[in-house]
Amino acid sequence: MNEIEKNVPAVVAKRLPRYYRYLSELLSSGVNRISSGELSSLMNVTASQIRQDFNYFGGFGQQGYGYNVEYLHKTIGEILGLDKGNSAIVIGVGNLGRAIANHDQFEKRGFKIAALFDIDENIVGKQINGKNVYHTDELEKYLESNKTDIAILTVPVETTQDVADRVIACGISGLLNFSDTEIKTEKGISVENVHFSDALMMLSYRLKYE
Amino acid sequence: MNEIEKNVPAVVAKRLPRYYRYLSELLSSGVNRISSGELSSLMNVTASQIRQDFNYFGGFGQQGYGYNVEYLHKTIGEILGLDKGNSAIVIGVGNLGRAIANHDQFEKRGFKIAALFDIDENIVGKQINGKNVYHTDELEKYLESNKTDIAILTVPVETTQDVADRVIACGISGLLNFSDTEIKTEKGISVENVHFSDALMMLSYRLKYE
DNA sequence: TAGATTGTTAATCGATTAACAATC
DNA sequence: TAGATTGTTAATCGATTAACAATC
Repeated sequence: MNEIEKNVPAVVAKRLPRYYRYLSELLSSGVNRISSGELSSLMNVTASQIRQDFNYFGGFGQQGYGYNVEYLHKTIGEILGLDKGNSAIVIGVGNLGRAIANHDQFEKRGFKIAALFDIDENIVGKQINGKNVYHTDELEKYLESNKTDIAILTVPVETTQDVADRVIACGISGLLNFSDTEIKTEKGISVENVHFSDALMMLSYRLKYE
Repeated sequence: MNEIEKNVPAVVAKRLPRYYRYLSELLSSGVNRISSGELSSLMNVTASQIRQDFNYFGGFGQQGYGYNVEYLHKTIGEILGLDKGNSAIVIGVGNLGRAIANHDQFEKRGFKIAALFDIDENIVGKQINGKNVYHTDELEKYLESNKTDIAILTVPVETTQDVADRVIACGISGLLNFSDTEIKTEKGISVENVHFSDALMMLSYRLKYE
């Protein structure tokens, strides 16, 4: 691990995907140079924070000029590990799993969804967006012979912990969890949660007080 | 607006859904009393933070006893506005919109998904999970006669801003956005974003450095 | 060179943690 | 009453903002 990057505060790291998103948009609108001041009014954060954030990684800019959008975009992508070509599987092919399998945004960010798993015999053996659907019983066998970085879990709440334990036992250390529950793990396993109903609850709260 | 609640820091408010989720689980496992210390080891936060957080709302506990789970759960639910029975519509009935329409977790949290909208003539007029699918052209007409608190947007990136503008023009002030972009709004409009690919990028980052 | 804008230090602000008196 | 645990103040820690010298 890079000496510099390991000291990045979590709060800074969490802002990186948003920077990356804005830089992608700038890039496709043909902007090739931006100052922290311009980016700041675009993103509604302070220019000071932007410069401070970027400096955790050594600074990407040039005095008097600003930042080169293409370089900045590429570099933040690398910091996020998007150039590694992470491979993923989706477990649980309900509507949500299907939506993810069809979500081409993921491939645009360098993730490859290599296979899908479900217990429903009606879809096992079929293909979705060109990806094979295997029976969840085959998980261990599949992972043994296919290097996989990330398991995306879109299974029912009740089976989430069990499925998580199984893929972790096979050596997977990154989980993207869509169930409305939290997964208990040992240290060294990274879990990111996407809790739909948390977002809805926050919205309800903000509607009340804003 | 309550004098106390309006000064709650955003960082505290953002923790409320998680508390609510844990309290729901405790409630259904029949636990009816819990101390900040117990909750702290369960949730992996400090007991001090828990007590501090709860105190922004006046304090719900009793010295020497702890907190009554049912009361705490109910009260945080009220603070979040879950007792208001927020009504919602879903715009965009792709796989993701379908997943949301079938996601009964939402109703459990007091949200009522009242109608769905899409432009695909093949599904307009049908029902999904008992909810009518209308043509998106009918949005304004529907909103005129049906009080709606929240619009859930699961439309393609390109049309997101346009659809948002339309529902805001009809008086909706709460948006739950699933598109991989950000919506520009005037003050007074609450937007919560669920960015799948941000979560995936963070996971990639954490895999790299943890 | 003059102007612009970064990189970086210092000042401020806010959030978290520690500690303990109040009280059930 | 004694023990437990909250509510709350004070101390610490960390994050954000301001400011400006360095430099392209």
